[in-house]
Amino acid sequence: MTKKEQNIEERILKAAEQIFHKKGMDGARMQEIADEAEINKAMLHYYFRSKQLLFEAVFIKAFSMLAPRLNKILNDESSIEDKVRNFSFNYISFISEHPYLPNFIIQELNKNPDFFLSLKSKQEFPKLDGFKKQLEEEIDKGLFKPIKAEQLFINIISLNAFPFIGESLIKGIANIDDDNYNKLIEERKTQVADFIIDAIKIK
Amino acid sequence: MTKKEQNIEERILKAAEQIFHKKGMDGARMQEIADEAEINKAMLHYYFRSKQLLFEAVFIKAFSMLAPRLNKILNDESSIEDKVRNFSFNYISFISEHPYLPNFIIQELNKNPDFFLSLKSKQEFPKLDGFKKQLEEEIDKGLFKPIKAEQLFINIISLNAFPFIGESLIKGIANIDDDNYNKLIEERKTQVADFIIDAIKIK
DNA sequence: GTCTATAGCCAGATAGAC
DNA sequence: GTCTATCTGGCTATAGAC
Repeated sequence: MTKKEQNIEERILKAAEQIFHKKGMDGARMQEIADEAEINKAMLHYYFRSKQLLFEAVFIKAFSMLAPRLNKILNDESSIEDKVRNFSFNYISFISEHPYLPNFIIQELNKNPDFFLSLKSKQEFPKLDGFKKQLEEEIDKGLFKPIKAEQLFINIISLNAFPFIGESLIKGIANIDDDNYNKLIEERKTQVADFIIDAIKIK
Repeated sequence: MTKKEQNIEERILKAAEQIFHKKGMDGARMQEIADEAEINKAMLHYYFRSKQLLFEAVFIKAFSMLAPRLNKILNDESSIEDKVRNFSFNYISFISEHPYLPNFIIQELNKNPDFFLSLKSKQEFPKLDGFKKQLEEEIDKGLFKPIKAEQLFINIISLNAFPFIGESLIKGIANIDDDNYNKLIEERKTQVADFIIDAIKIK
């Protein structure tokens, strides 16, 4: 399906995603989004009224692509070990297809924490409570070394998300080209979970 | 020493750091920097010619606050285990005092990877070569499970830097207030290294 | 609904008085 | 060196023709 055949609203949203994800609210230009969608600037305002509203549409869509994913795994019936393995594999696989997403969300959240709070009520929002309780139980059973759920959660997110956010930095310091970076990411789909499990499991 | 007593150039640089670190190149306003430095806008241009040049001064200073730190630890005479412990402790301690630094550097690097390359020649630039060789030796001695130096490096940086970059996100999901977040960060000064060592060490 | 032309604003940069 | 006033360009947004 070519651009011309999609309906305009969809084309705009797709173009806006591409530009906003890469450049953020401040860096994005309405003209650039219009060019990408192959329409003229006036149409953007006709369909979405303002840059702010277009941005919010993009942001909420981005957030709702990640939050339920995280929530589902945090609260399913599997063991902690499986949760770690499933989440890492799924997250890295998914983000490989949308590498700008984590950075986009984090940047805009940092700039506007209030907006974040308003999401908590509306969206399906990830909760740590179940995960925390389950981890404490499995630690009591002697499966894992003692670690706070918050710290483990931070570690999981860090190891999975940072490689996409700090790509330029890592590539520069470790002297890695695009191809090899992609290979490292591919390996991480399983190695991140191995690393975490090795760190906390009692053998 | 009050602002009035410092020389102007220093006052500008300090103010520019504060604004650029928080808001980045795109989000920062020259007027805001002038206000922060308690001078007028024309003076910024008198001392630094343009926003771009002022920004570059701030960026290079920021980068040179982190790079030598990393380089020093990567290439000193200590064991891998000590390197991990020293780096994590030093890095988290230092960044706690400058929490906007990692995000600032990463954002601007991602936006302008070419500029990054030009830094490689000029600045004292961190190299992974020595670390890689040393790690392979210690793995051969049976001290650690096999892991690529690049992957271990990514893990170390991720666990140390991400908590500062994704602060809003983590606070939101894990339901943590400022005070408790700072406590978690304090704990991480030693716990991050424990976590890494437990993950790779052969007992 | 779509497009062109332009209003209106804001931010970086400079001229010129002191 | 310092300051006020102003220029200039770029960007969001809209008016109005079709």
